[in-house]
Amino acid sequence: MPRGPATRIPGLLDGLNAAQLEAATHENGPLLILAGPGSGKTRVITRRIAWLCTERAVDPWRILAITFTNKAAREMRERVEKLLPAQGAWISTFHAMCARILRREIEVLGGYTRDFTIYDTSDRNQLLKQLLKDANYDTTRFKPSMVGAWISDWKNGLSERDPAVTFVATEGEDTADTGIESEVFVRVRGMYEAALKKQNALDFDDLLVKVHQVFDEHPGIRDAYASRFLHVMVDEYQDTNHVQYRLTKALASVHGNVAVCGDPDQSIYAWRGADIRNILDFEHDFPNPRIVKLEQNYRSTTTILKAAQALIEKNTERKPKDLWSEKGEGRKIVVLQCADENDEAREIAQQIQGLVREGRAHKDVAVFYRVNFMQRALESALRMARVPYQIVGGQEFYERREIRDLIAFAKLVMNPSDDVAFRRVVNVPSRGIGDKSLEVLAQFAADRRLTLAQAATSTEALSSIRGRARSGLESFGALVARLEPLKEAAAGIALEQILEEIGLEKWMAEMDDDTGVDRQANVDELVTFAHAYDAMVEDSKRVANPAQGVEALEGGLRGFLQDIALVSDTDAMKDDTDKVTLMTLHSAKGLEYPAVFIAGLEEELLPHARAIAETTGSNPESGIEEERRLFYVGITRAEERLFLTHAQQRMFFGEYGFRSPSRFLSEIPPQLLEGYEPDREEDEMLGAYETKAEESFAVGDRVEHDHFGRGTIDRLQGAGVNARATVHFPAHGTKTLLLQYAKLKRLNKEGR
DNA sequence: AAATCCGCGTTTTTT
DNA sequence: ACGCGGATTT
Repeated sequence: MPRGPATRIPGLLDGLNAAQLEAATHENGPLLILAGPGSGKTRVITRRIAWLCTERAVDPWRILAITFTNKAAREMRERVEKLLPAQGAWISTFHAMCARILRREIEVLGGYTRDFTIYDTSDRNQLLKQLLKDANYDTTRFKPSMVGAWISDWKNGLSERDPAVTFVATEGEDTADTGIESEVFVRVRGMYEAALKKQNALDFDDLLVKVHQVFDEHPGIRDAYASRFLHVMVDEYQDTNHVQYRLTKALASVHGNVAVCGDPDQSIYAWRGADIRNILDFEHDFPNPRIVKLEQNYRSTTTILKAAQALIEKNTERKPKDLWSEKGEGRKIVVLQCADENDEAREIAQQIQGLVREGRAHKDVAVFYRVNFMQRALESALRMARVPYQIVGGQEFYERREIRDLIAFAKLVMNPSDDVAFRRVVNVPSRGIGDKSLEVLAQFAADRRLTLAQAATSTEALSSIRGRARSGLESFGALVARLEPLKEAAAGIALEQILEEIGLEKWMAEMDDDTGVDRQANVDELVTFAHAYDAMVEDSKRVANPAQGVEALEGGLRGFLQDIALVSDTDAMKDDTDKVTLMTLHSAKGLEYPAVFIAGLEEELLPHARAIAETTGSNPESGIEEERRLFYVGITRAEERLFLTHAQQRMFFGEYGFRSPSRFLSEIPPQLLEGYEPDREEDEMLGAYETKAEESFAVGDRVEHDHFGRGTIDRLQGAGVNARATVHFPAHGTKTLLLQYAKLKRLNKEGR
């Protein structure tokens, strides 16, 4: 045995319930853990890893655990490290794992080197836009983001199905020339794939696809990994897509020890290719698995759990499951109706202050929302109320221009063939190189199948460019050449060197526009982060033990670029600071907080309009059902307090629109809501959240309003909960009112 | 080539 | 409301 006798960990399995114990100590063969929210599955996985290592003498480095996000990976690693002194388990996301494998293996595919660049979604769209332009396609008709989404769909389905026709038919505006459109898509896809290869670049989906390809074409390599990993575990299995399923299968192909964990009710990524059949068909894909259901919830009060349960039972496409909890009833759920998004944000800030007064810490509170733009109003209200907060996701930091520029320089150092990076920074800071001369260069490059960087060093190409542009290109070429040795440098040193060479002063001065953004501070932050990264790498080298299979991190500028390409801001979230956390519902998966706010419970927001319109798939309700699961995920993050808010009006695209409460609100049993009084107010409560037949009004009717007095109806719009009337009140002017709330009384001809 | 202005679409959700 | 791309100046 490569490892010494296993050290037993006293109390490792203490406190596990029967089902958890069964899962944690399952030995060989497939294992399916169906885990309800808050049922302690992370606990099971971490204990299981520790149990295998100590009780079954499995070397940690022979364990592979896949999580959905980098943050989840980090947390799991920390929890395992607390249990186990020995290190070396691979705990990462599919993407990070694949990047790591490709760094070592990609050269067998031919044409790629280990210095490959990773293109994120915006790099991808940038490249597509360039290709579409070069091919003279109208980029408003063929939007790069749309083509990109379609290509992504194709890759995630691993070419099993070709979505060409259906995609265009559902997303495109006119279906008349669908055939032509899909032809263009296919053609652009070919150009895109060729460009990626030429540029030694992979997009996010390629990370998975190329590993699959390596495994497929080189069974020896596949077997090497599959033999190495004695146990493979995949968390959030309900959100895996087809490529990920295939990779799981390949990695488990030698030992067959695959443990997956998930909850079909929390599947919220169908839109990016997640295939819920992976978990539903697990028994078929990996025959005779042990199946363990974790149904005891340790997180939420029964009030919260009942609400979640009642809601999710409205979904038709699900397997029934019985969640229960020994926690008490706790407080009722609070529903707050607000005037608009600012009122909503203020209300949330106020409620948080109330919770803090009751003795809760800020970090015990989270606010969730459906779409990122809702973050703005919340942020400003919290700032005004002096409530400390942090925001998860939104990619904010890495989206900043100065950060992207600096990273583009670094990518160019690592991979001079990266044309997207080249275009981005060739004129940063300005060297007099404009579109015209760039086009000349690009044309030259295209004619001879060169990358832009190669063309830029050709005297022949330069001779066709005159004046300032020429000297600019020359000096840029010289700059890139000077930076070349940094390829093998530590990340922090490399970035500092780059900044020095490009002329930080001039660069900053040029970017210094009105906005007063502290770009210098952002750049400093990235450099500081790079130094911290280098330190971490040094640490990992110290504990590395190649003889036992414990590898050090890749490190250097190369490793740094790889890591930041896959890391989002979500991962930078600290939970040791006492701040309220703001995030989208999607980011909330896997987390828990004593108090949770979910904002924007309105039709067309949650469920989102796009999901309502969705008619693809066999089930016309499937879009709605995914939204319902998303809300379910949100609710089940809450331990004790749950607040749901909705606004009557909300700013959209710079205009206020009337909003009706989400249908999901009416799916929560009213007796779980605060303010519910069965005797007197039942009608009113129901009235607020259910679509009822509207009292009929007509244009010209005389009406009376509690506040505005008497008036005349000018206009009627909308129906059901969205019905509204534009009324002219002599005393207050013209108002548009939601009939559902306005309680308008119709007056007869005598004015009574 | 760079600066300024206008019009348009934009908002799901993330690795 | 805002950022981007395209058009129009300087």
